[in-house]
Amino acid sequence: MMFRQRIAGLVQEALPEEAIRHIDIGTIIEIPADPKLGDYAFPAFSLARVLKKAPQRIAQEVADSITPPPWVERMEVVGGYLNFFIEKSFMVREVLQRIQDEGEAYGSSQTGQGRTVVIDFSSPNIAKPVAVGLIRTTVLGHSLYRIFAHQGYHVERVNHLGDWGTQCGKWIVAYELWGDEERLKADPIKELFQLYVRFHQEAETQPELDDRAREAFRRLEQGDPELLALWRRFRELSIKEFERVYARLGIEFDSYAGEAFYEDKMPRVLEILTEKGLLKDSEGAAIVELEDLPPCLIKKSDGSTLYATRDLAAALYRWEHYRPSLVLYVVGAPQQLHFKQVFAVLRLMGMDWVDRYEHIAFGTIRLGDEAMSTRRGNVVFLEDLLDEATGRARAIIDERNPGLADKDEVAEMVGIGAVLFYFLMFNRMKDISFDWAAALNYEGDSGPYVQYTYARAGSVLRRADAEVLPVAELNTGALTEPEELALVKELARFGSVVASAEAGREPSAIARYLLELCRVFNGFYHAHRIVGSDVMAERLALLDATRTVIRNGLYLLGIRAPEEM
RNA sequence: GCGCGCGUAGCUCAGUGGAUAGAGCAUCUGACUUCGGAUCAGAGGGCCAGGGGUUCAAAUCCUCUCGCGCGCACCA
Repeated sequence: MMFRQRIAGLVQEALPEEAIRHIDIGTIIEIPADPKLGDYAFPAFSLARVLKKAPQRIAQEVADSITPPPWVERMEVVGGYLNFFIEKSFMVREVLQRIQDEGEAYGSSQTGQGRTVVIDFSSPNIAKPVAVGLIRTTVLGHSLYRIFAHQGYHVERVNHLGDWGTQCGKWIVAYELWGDEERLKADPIKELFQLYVRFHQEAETQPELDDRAREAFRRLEQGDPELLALWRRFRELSIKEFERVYARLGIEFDSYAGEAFYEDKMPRVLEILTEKGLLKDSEGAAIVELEDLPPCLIKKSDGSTLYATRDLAAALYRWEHYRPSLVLYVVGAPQQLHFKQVFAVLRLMGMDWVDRYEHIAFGTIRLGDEAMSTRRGNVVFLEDLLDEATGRARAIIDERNPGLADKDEVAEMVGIGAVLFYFLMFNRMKDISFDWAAALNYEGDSGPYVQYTYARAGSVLRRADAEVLPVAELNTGALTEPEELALVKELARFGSVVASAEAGREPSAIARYLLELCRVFNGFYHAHRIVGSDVMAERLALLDATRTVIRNGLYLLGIRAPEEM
């Protein structure tokens, strides 16, 4: 980012007014795929029409009118490109200096200064076991939290628990019919899960069970004390379970205000809707009609509320309580219509701030051919996956590094890291076929590959048994090998990667970057000796800077970086 | 039927307007008697689903078609 902007500045000054109006110089500067062509390039093609000149001529004229500053080694016009070669020792010094100075803040910007972003993520339904299907919203939301916080935002992490609604009626009915106090005491989560699955199995042949569930929820919503007590108990058991898994993943929340929290805030929503004349009766239910979208159902014909009603109340509350610049709902793609409807209703209500609300959708995790479904019992428990992952990491450690201290701790870091990385490395809209072999792959494109690179670099540092010197004391001009320069350029790019991850709400950009960075570092590592070389001090500084960037990148994904593994 | 999303190497995926389309896995061939082989170097493998269009330039934008997934009223 640092050089890109300076190059943009040079080009901008060299261009006539009319050209500048037509292009965004800041974004047009690119990095050539082949470093032999240059370090940065200005493509002049898009200006050919505006200036009515051939691109090569424009590039040449820009080149002629630029007096290259000392840090530009030379410029070259190739085709319609003006290619810039940065003076190498300057580039190395700038990048290493900046990483040394900024440390864990390297790669951040302050775009979020003074702004609040609310991120609604994870949001499991209570009385349901934590299945692998929950992991995507959980790790995406957590990574987005880290990214936005890194960019200076104040972030509120909200776990919008699914602790209200007809589903609550379902397990109340299931418990009344088949529940067993002893089993519930012995293993609450297992008992709740079995009740849940049994309800859905039996409801397929006895649809009247669904009616009973709706009736039970209606009574719960009206405050039936017995049902409320049962509800509270199930809720607490569930949260205890969730928190154990979150702790393993290193995730925390600022609020557990779930759907039940909005129970007493819905009448106001209904009032506003009525006041504005938006509420219509349809087959006994209350709806809001929308343009270009199916109507939004606000109240069931039995008078009880729905998902959308509670989301409207939540949206209102979040605006009034947090005054956010941005609200992100990290919820699966199947709910796109729901959010479109809720946002459209808010717009009709005159809530212009709804423009700040975004649904961050993501693809489905499928198991074999089917989408995972807790209802059908077709499910992999998240904890089983985490156990499998750490167990496997432990086995590899026992085999390759039996002398390691804290083996269990490191196995947890690596195993969890592998799982987190796997679920963050794909574009969020892609469906993921869950497959044990792929999720537990620790070679090639994987979290452990990145962690391994980090640990090995750390091991070199220990082996060298020398302090990493401040850049001012180094001869940065001594780093001239192509592998060294490629690594420096890769490190320089980190800030723009973080910025694009923020802009696209796409942590995978960071995961992809880390894989590339490690590949470039490993290429350097294998090509050149570090300890004992005559440029050892410079190479150690380069290695240390790489470690900083890997650590920062992993942090933004919510993954820990082990010193040894 | 309507809406949203996806379609790139055998498989899993990057690349979303620029220079010769890239990785990982799998397959094959190799690697320093000194820094960790969870690594690295190399090989083979592509009508970027298909047609039409816009542009100096298209995997990328528009349009149509095909295939797959998801959603479309009292679940969340």
